[in-house]
Amino acid sequence: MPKANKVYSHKDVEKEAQEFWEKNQVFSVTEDPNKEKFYCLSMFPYPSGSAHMGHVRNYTLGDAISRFQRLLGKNVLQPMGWDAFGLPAENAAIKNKVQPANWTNQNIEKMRSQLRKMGFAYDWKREFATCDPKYYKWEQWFFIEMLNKGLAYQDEAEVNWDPVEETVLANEQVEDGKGWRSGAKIERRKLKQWFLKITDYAEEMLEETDKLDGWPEQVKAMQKNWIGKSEGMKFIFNSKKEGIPISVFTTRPDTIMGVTFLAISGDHPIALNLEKENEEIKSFLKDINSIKLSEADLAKQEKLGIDTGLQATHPFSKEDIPIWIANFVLSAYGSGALMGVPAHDERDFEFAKKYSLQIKQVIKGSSENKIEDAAVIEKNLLINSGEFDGLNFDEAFKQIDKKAKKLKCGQRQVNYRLRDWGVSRQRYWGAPIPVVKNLKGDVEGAKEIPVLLPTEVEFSGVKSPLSEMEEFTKVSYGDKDFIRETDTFDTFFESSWYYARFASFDSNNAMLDERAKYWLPVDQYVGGIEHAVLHLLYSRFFYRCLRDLNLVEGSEPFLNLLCQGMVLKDGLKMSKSKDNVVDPDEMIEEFGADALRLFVMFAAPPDQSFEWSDQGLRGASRYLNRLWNLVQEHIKSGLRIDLNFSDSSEQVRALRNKTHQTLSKVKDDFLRRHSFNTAIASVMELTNAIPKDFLSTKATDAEKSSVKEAINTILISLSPISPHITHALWRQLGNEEAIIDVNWPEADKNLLKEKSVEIAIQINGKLRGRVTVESNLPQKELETLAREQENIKKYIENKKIKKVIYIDKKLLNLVVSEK
RNA sequence: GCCGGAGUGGCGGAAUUGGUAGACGCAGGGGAUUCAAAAUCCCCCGAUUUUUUAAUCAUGGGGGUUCAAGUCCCCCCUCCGGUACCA
Repeated sequence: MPKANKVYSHKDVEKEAQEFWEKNQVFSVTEDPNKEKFYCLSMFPYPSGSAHMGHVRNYTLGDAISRFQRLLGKNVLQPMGWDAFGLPAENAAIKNKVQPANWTNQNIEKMRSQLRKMGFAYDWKREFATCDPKYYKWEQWFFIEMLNKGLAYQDEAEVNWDPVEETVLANEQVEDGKGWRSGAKIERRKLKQWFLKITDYAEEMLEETDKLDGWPEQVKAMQKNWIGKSEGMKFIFNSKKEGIPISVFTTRPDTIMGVTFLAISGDHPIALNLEKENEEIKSFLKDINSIKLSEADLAKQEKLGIDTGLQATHPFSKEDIPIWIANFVLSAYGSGALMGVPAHDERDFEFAKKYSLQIKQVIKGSSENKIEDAAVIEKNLLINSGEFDGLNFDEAFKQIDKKAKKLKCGQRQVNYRLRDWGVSRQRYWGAPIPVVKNLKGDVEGAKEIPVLLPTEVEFSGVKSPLSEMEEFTKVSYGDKDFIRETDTFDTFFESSWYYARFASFDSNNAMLDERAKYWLPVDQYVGGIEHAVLHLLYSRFFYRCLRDLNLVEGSEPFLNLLCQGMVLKDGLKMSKSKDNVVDPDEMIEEFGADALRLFVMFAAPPDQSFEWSDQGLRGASRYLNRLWNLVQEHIKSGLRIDLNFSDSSEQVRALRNKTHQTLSKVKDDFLRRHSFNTAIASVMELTNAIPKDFLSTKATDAEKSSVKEAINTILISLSPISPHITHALWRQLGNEEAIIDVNWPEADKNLLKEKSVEIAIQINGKLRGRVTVESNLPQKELETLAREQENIKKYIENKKIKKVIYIDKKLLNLVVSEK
């Protein structure tokens, strides 16, 4: 007979459970063709110092899903690693005079111990950090493969240049156009950088986005919008003086006859030519070209332009069209030039108003408004367009395309917003780009990998330490001398394939091996919504490249995606600067990992942001204590080993109803809805539903059995969320098998139905009464019962019942009117 | 600006397919236990009117569809995420 433990000590319970899992290597998995696999992955953390509540939430979600899948009998892989390259290590290095490598490794030690205390079911043997040469060697190999296939190329790209520190700054290191440390005015510079041809996969990824059934709709929408496919036409306008053709893309070819100006970007060849001879333009370009702006800043800034004085010829009308330089024209999108149609585009309208440019209406408006007051955006029939008058959008598109082709001044074109991925970073703490160039400047892939990143460096934040190190930059193959590339990879490079490496974590001979084909794709990916576009899109791109190298099967890396919301305190994101950080360690110390896990899962649905509350955590802890005491009382009442319901009462039947309803709801909430908060609420309801006298030694066998059935359900349901206490209590109940190894008990369908139900009675849709009836009572009899109710009578007296609406087992609505 | 979310009691949230708004928990009030407190247990708990019964109002704001709207449609406000070198 197991002994009852009077007091719940979370420290003892959690230590013992963790030792049990460790000793039995419960979470260490290998490929097993006889079992259904389930690969559950939470986004690995950047080792910034210590784990925060965002991590606790993310990893508890992943762990709960993993453990639930295990209950369903699957071969579950849940790994963990470290996204170890990145900017904060460099910042810390400058501030604290430590090596980025050492700082990173110390953080990893700290965070690993924190995650271990949380009791997450990780297969720790697979752990790796991306700053380990054994890892980045393979992405260097992968890059060279891409280079050989023509998927990597060099081009000029802009950076933020800090002239004082002589370094490139990240966008977040630029504050109001100034360097965050030096305070120097940041300059825009162009550097030759490496790009990956993600645009080659744009169409494929776009098409397959819709097939991602396990992804949230909003993330799919964001991905599609980011790729931004638009169908339209390219037109070529010839500039009169320069003779340089200006190519523009438009999604509204039907407005071609309404073009009253052309706008080119500040770095368009025509603009750069004019800069040399025109002081006014030179000074304008200096203003708009001096700093690199984010898309958001660009969109918010005042629209400015300058007339170049040049004209272009309209390809159809042969009229002269003025050419302007404008600060809102993106050089990176389309061709760096656009056709201005003020009558039918809001931005062009605003620009034309400001600079008093002509507004020419060519699309029929639907309102009375004058074209001088507002642009007509909607599609409609063409006017003032000569031979195209009276055509609708589709017809006009066809005819205009036909004519443009004939005149060789344009054609149909598909354009994507998505740009190729620039992977070069002028930073020290990243994976070296494995490229060398000879003395003539020709570029080729490094012959030996890994190209090791030196870990003992002079690091002050001024200049790139790598380019100062001759032992790094100078390399010779045979008798030929080369210079090494000193840029490193964007850290998204590492995170775009780490999920695959977990399968082949110890492979020394290849990037990935056959094991990757067993484990991939990831069945459930869990992480922050902030990664909805970039990280996930880059990962989808890399997965396709891996597929094309025959390293993985299928096209999508993540079958199901769960994006969790943020953890807030006092309505704000937790951060050191706001001094509202809650340290998980302190919470574990005081309340235990189980209570913390229970609270973060209970406080809000996973995809919403949730508000931290010390009181709420206390409440979770109080519930676990109550559960502990409940089990102790049940044990004292005398355990029934075999369930025996032969002399069941109404009360027993009611508890069993609740138990089986809970089983059914918890499974649905875990699997389909990912609604852990309501799963926990229903388990609490079941706990509350156990009658006090069923815990007495005098209770009948059936009563004790029903309590046992309820407690088993509570413990199994809760075991993915609070695994330690449920492990301990399961043991105390005398079970041989550990709770981690049990199979999920399916609900008994016959016990889901209740004998009686409460029906709402409405008059004209307003609630006027309730009746409790046998659940199989026919509608007619229910109606009779309802009409007899005092409160209902007064609403139907002298009235005509027009309509009766009955929703099975829920509601009866009588629609009445005056006679 | 653009793309994507969110807004429900004092608070976190529930209401799954248009069908009883407020499950579950926190805070609060009352009681039991205690010399006392903590802990624990029991009861109450959206607002207004009402002795009870009941009625009216109420899901960011304004309109609409419907027998019935937190849920669907249109317009607006506020906050949050992303916006290509933070991860």
